[in-house]
Amino acid sequence: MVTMTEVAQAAGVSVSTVSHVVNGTRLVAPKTRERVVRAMRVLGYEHHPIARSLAAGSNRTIGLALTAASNPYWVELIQGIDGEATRAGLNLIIVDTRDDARHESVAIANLLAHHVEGLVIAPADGWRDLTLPLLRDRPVPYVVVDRIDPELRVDQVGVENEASTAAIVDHLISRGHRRIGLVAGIPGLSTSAERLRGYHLAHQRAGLAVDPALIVDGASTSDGGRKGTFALLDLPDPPTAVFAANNNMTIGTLAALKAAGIKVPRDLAVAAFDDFAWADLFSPGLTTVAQPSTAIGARAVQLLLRRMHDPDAPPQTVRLPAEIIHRESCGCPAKP
Amino acid sequence: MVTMTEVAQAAGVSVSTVSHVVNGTRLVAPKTRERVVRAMRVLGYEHHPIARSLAAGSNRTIGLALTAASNPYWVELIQGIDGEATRAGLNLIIVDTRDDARHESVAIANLLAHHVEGLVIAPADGWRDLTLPLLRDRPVPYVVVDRIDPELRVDQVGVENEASTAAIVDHLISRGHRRIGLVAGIPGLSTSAERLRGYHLAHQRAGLAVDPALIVDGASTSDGGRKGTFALLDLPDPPTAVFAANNNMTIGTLAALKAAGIKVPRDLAVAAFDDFAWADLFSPGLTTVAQPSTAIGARAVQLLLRRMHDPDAPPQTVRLPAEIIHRESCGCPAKP
DNA sequence: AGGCTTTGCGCAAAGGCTTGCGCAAAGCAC
DNA sequence: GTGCTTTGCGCAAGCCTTTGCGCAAAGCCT
Repeated sequence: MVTMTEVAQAAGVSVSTVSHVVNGTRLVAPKTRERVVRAMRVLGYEHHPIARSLAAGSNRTIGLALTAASNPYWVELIQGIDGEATRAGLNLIIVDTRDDARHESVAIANLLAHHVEGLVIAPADGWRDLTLPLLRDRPVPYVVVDRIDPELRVDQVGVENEASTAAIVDHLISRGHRRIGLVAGIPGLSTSAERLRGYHLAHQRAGLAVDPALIVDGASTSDGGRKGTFALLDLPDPPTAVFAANNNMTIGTLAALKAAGIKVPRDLAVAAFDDFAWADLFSPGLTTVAQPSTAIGARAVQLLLRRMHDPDAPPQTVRLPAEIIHRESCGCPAKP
Repeated sequence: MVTMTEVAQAAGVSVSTVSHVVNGTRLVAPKTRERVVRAMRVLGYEHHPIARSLAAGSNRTIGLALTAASNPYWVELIQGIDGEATRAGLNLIIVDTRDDARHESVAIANLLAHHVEGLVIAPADGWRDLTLPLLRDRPVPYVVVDRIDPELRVDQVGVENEASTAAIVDHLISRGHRRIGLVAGIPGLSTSAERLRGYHLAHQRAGLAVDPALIVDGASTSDGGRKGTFALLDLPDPPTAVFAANNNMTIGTLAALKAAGIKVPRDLAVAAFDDFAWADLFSPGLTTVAQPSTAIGARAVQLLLRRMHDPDAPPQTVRLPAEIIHRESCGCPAKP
């Protein structure tokens, strides 16, 4: 391995000069710099980030903690975060929380042990008791993505769950539906609560009462969605439309409808939160709420950078708008 | 921050003893150890992995280079890799190659600059010219996943593309199909070539000639799959069955069929490489080849560990079997 | 009791880089 | 030509651990 010392010797300067050339930390006379650069090239010098981290007390690394569950949403979020981090010259380390607060807290402890300079977290249910204390104890800045907690005074980025859910339920109501089933996510997640509020809001705006029987727990999973949907179908007075509150539950819902031999949208209208690559190919095409996942990730890093730079800035909660993609499952005619 | 030195002072021992207690590197008398442990707890000592890396000349980190394109296959692969790496006490850094050899080479240079101790790579088309030279120059061990190159004497892990493709084409032939379209992936990828060989192999075994017009380029993307499928439908003598050689192209193929108003499997049978979470819900259910993605990732790390431990071990190519999941799109009757 | 092996620890160098401080040379104004 | 300000660099301490070497104490043998 080629060290700065060797480069310095070859160039006939001191290591500090080499360091300053490498980092642009201070003025170096053009010809001196040239000699150093040449020596680096000739010797094949490569910077040693570990040593730099130790010496500079900084490692330009941020951590990302989320569930690695197979969900396209996370892929795009990671892309957004990675892209923005790279742009800022930050490295990214990803750990899997398995969407479990226990695992989450050890994963994050791990990240902290690696002295990351910032964190992006998609917290699991129960994180306030297990994970949050870890963070509160130290000066490491962090931002929360996806699961926004309005009671927390921290930087957060997510999607407009309530407004977009309300909008899509509005749409179903406007098409004449009066009994709209909701397959809701894990109660402990703020996203679930917000989407539920959106559901209520739309009813309220339309002057409709909400029948609690129409709200079933889908546990945020495909299987939960399937079971919840069956429960809806078994009601004495079943819904004429169903809204599945995330992509996994949507899969379960569709599976249940298929199994029950129900035709969409003839027998039942369907709409869902989270878009799919294949939403188009379904017959009928699925009407969905598409999140700007990549943008959410990018924004999270921007907030993190701001906080790393200015630890005392007021906490900021950013809500990005979702896009409603009208296809045919809601009962609308197909568009060319 | 609490350093070893402080712990050592508090415990009345030297830093070396603290280090040995922390790492279990040598015998420490029980009561001495006890004093040290207590001091660590009292002071809230935390290990400093960066300093350790520098001192030990090792950072227990491996790199993963693949495309972060939104493909569920990668998610599961990453899970497999991460799980196995964690088990081995290794950290994982992921970089995005964008499936482009140019980007790949800079991404990997980046990883190398971080002095990772091993690499897992899902190489992009053209990597032999751009990326491989980077690796050849240095002693860093690496293993290739997914895209196996038989001419390379390196550790590789992938799926049995040829055999499983042949098996599924066999199946289509056995159901009476004589003109089977193939929507093939990027020609530069070995997976594409192998799946193509499997297609040929099945024909050969059945004593059928392959009509080259039935093989279209789907560019491994959804859009390419759509175009390729349209090309097949436009043939004077169109196929009676289509095999799409990866998940993205399958989406394109299904979109094309939907647009053309073709009923599956009545008008055309369909089978595809890569399983989907939603393959079941399609009407008809999609018959697919499911890869053991997680297992592939885990195996890759195992090979890597072996090579890190024994750099001169003979290179090994591992092929994991795929599972064919029979649903109805191939024309088989639905199973309960 | 004297010599020899264990057992347990400390010392100090090493690892590669950053950076505050201070010195020298160059540039400038008068 | 003198004195002052820039500009350019080097010195060396410091970041926190790891680890080879060697010393001392304790235990064993005869």
